[in-house]
Amino acid sequence: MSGSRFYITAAIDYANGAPHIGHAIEKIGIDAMARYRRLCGQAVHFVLGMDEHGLKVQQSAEAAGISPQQWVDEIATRFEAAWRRLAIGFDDFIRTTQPRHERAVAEMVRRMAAAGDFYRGSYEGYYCVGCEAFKREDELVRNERDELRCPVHPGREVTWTHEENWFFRLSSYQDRLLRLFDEQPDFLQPEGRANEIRRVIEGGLEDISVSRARLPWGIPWPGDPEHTVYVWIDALTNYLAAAGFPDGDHERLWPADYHVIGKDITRFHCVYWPAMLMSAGLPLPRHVWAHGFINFGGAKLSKSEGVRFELEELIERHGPEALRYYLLREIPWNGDGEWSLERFDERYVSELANNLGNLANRTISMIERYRGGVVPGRRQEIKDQQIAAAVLRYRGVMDANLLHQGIAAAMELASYANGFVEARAPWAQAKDPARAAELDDPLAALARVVATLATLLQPFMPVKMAELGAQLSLPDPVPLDALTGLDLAGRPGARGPVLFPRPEQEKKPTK
RNA sequence: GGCUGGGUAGCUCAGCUGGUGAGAGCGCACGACUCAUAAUCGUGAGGUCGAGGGUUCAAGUCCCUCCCCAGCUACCA
Repeated sequence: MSGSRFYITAAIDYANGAPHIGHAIEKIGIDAMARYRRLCGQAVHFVLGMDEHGLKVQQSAEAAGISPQQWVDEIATRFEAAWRRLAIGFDDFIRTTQPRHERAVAEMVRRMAAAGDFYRGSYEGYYCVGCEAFKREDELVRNERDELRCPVHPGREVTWTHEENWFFRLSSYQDRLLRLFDEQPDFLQPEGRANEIRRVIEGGLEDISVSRARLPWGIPWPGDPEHTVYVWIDALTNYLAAAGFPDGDHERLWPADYHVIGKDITRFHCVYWPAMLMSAGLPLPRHVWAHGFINFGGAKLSKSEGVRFELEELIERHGPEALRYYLLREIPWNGDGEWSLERFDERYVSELANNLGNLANRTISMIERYRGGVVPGRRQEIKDQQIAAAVLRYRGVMDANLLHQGIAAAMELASYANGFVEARAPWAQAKDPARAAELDDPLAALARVVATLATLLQPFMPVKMAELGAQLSLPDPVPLDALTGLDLAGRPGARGPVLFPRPEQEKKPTK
């Protein structure tokens, strides 16, 4: 494992609005996965980006009175700024309007064509003349006269229209896809999702249309400039493009170790995408991880609610890292979870301020007070078993990408340490000259716990944990393997600003 | 309609192939302590485990029916 490459991707976000909490939790989770792998010594390459073609982008740009390119440039800037604000440590930011991506898409189309997997077919559907585009029925509304209309152009007629375009022989990949799920049961995780997709495949696959004739904001179809590449081949190919495809050195990164996506798009990543790659003769990603969603008041967080929770407001509430912590603590990474401001506040105070922050503070304070700000050496391996057990548990669940359980394992160690302080009562030992010498052991043990916590929680709160480590003169970050024999004796220990200050009492949830 | 996952203490949730008197964290109450961010530690608080029926010596834990909630139901990314 150690030293090996680890290519992990986020789903690229559609450039049609501002980044919100739903976008954020995905990037935060992937960042935690990436940082954990780095702590394990792997050479991580983490890519995220934007999906910038398509009708909606074109329309949004028109509505704003700017060109599509200007529009996506602005959106991309906002997303990237949000990710930096949240300390997302991505290595690359790919955009589907970049030349490197267009090149990759063109090559994908050429390869799939060479495989004989495209044919001219007829796509039909509702067509809005105003939009000059096909619409799904659920995108349309009915007017007073019960006529179907596009919400953007209620005055224009919507007609059932045929269009000749390119089709991909997805149906011919059914057997190969089933074999994929047979031979690689962990291709799609968590497990339950794989069963869902398997049933979809077993139910039979239809060919999909992969080009559009009248949608100008897209990548031209190689050899048929009347068409643009439709979303599937365009968007999904970003993972290859970011690896450098079609240049030879893309094999340095590809295949990806993990595509992390929302559970709603597993079909595209676990049916369309593998089939496309098979067609193009390329290796498949090793794993796809489908995370869940945020619920609010028992229901999926809708877009309007997502916007209601203005990302910047949430960040300012307790700081960016507290938001990272709360989201990954509360929402299981392998499922859905309930979100609320009240819980955010509760967890911030009880877990970050009281349990973790106070433990760090009291520990280093005692080192300052009783040992002149120098971590003492230990005479025996006090508490090493508990630390080792916590690290082991942590690694076990983190290897399985159960981020919420990783946090839980760390916080249990913090709780344990707080109990340990009470049990040893260092202040009593300090007052008793006969016992003062014994003080080294608990103080050294506590320092090791704090150092361990700074590492275990680093994937979740990289900046705060670096600050914490610095209070014990530790490098940032301490790799997991270095934790075992870590000797802190002689290191200066000095308190810094309170890591997670308690909010003022009057700060009530703005529900 | 079909499919999937749920309905367990005020809140968020654990409870694998059925079996010690039903759990954790938070919140709450009381007590202890003082190194610390009025933090921490201990104790307690008694929830018909959605409803009804069934299988079994024994069922949140299996079967049936019903009620309720959420999500999905393929060219929207």
